[in-house]
Amino acid sequence: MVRVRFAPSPTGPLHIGGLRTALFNFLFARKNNGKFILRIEDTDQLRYVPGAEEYIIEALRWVGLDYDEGPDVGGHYGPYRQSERINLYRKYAEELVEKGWAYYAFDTPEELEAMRLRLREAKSPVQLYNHLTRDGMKNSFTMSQQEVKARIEAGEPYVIRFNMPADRQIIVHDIIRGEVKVNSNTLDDKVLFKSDGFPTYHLANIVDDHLMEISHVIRGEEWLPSLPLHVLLYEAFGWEAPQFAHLPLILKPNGKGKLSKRDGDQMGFPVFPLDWTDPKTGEKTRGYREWGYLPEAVINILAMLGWNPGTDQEIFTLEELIDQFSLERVQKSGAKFDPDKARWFNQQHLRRKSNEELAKMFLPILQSHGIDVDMGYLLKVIDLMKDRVEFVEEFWSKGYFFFKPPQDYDAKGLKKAWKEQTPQIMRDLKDKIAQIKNFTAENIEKELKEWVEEKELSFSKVFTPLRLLIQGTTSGPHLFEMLELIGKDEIIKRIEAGLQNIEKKK
RNA sequence: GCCCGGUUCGUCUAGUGGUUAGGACGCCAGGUUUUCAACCUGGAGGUCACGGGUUCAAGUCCCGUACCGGGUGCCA
Repeated sequence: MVRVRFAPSPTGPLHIGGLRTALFNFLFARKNNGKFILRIEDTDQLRYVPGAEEYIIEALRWVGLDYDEGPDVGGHYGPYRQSERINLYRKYAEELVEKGWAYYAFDTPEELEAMRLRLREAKSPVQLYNHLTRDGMKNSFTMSQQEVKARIEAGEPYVIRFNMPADRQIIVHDIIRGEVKVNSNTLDDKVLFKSDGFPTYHLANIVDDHLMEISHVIRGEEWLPSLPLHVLLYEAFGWEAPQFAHLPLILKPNGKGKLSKRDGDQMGFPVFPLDWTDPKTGEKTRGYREWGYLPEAVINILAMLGWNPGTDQEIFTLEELIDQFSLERVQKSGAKFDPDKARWFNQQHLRRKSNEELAKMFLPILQSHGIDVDMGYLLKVIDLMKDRVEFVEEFWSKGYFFFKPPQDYDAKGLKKAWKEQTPQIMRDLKDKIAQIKNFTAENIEKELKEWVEEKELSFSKVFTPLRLLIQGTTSGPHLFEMLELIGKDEIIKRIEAGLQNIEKKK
């Protein structure tokens, strides 16, 4: 039985890198008829951010990554918040102490810092709390059992550290990267259990993965360095380890490093799935959803960052991804995020939506501008504009003139298309339009083109200024379809008003 | 510093010993259009990080170097 989990820490809004990790877990689970579990890893009281868990849940729901077990949906392996499992971990830490795989330590943060400083200044190649240095510290190795016991009973703060064996060649297997070899001498005696009574990630993670019968651990590459420790922990407990897969990181578009919040703000693309307001600073960050991205597009963008099907197909639905996904085809190297391609993905998914669906999404935007419109009319507008937008919002910014007269006339367009004789041509054209009886796109086109030819004018000399008067800019949807839709009376009104406005300006 | 990982057009990538190194985004040009977008056609863009091997043959296998990234916390 395949059981995978997404185990975020509620220390802030979910980052798209985290969302991709969730996606790959989800796809792997669904592909293999397994279970996808959400587990909240809130063992760090200091970094806990209120609202972060709700944010994570809402984000997963928005993109459609439904989990089978989790804090808000329950399941047989709960609870799914580590803070609610808190009394469970100490026992396991102590079990390791009994087995000799862990020990108590009483060093203060200052003492630890002093040790690191000392090693660094001595230019020691290995600067770790390990078998070489622990003899100089305050722990079970340097104190009698009685003293250890006495200190604990006296309520002195202590931690439980892993007893990292010396000089062991650890070979771990990663589904994506193959074999990774590490010598235990380069590893340290990690803290497993903190003095505040909480486990560290390493302990809680292994205990919970085991208790929840996780079969595959799919997580970000930042965890690869701690994989040997985790494998050793499974060995220490005598448990069978799950299989591991470490996903490549999502990197900044230009420059170097992991994608961060700043990048999005500076380069004009979101880094978070949803809007987020920092509860402490009040700082707001925009999300994909509010930016106008479709959840389908976000999924598609993330899926193609580090994975590919081995075919030329690039546009996928969630179902198609489930069908074709495999961990073996996940890339080893980090992928730079490409904002341009992200927009393209959104455009592609937008075009695959029906006019009705798009109308439904556009309606609230229209309402926010105080526009109340007939659905039949709306659907026609969408049909005309669909190939010209990348985001739903652009139905308004690029097509608001379908709903109200232009507010302004594009200066560049005027300069280029508005000539000496243009006002007269437009007046004549208005009269011509007024005479058209059968006001359909086809007929308008026929009659106006004939008229232009009779008058020995050029199309561009007539139609570009006309477009300017009707919509305020020189580029846009099919002119005659647009004229039909907006309607004869309104067209004539706009020509008259436009002539006045433009001449007034001059 | 030490440890781990990575390195194919600007970007995402195909490629598992023998191909003119393929596709997509972006960019440019032409076609179509009153215009823009969409669409169609074409183009530029890669000494497969570099240096050594192995081999009849290497982007593909091995070693080294460089660069990039990650880790190195009583954070996850």
